[in-house]
Amino acid sequence: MNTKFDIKKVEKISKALGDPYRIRIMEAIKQEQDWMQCATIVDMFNLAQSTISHHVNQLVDADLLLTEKDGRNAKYKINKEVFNDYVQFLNNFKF
Amino acid sequence: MNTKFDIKKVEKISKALGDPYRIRIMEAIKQEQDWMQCATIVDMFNLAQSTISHHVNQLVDADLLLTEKDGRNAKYKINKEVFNDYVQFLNNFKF
DNA sequence: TTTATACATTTAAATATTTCGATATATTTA
DNA sequence: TAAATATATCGAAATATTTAAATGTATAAA
Repeated sequence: MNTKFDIKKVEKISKALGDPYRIRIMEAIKQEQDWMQCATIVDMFNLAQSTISHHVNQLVDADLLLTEKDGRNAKYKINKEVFNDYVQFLNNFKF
Repeated sequence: MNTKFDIKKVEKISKALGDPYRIRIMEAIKQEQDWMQCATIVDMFNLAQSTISHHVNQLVDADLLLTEKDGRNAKYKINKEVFNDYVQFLNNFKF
């Protein structure tokens, strides 16, 4: 893939994964076969809607989540390609 | 490889990798065949020795680095097992 | 075409992280 | 034993992140 995968990108992705709520959001979306609705995520946690919005935005900004608008609803799914690139970067440390 | 790999562990590792200096420290140590001396890392960056110590400690705390004392010197190397576990966790997002 | 719904954005407070200088500790060397 | 060296820890300032209330915006329903 053509993601420019430099230190900044690694930093951004790592930071995005460096919060327990955001990890749990990712895991919840992972369970879904396809897209997960924003409202479902909001219902899932005892956090203000604005806080969830903020967390989800960080995941989208780091390209860990893909998003689409569906009328007035927003939906999210895992961006598998970016995970692939990130894992590839980390694999270098294993050898 | 019996690391208890829960959300807290993922959070800690991700946070540790969420800083450009720490990523560069990891990459520098990766280059070494074996251990890297603490002093080498300190010389490598334009940061106070105490700041480097702090960063390296976060990497050690997250188990990303293994450390040993060698007289009055400290040395570090990559903990490949933990990378393996972390990558394994992340791989779940790819499928 | 008003009203309700779903999300995003702004603002501000609380909390956490980064950074460095000063100091402490532990080890080696003179 | 004293001085020098290597690293760690402490305390404080600067900066960044987290969180939520309030508000804004776009869409759907009545």
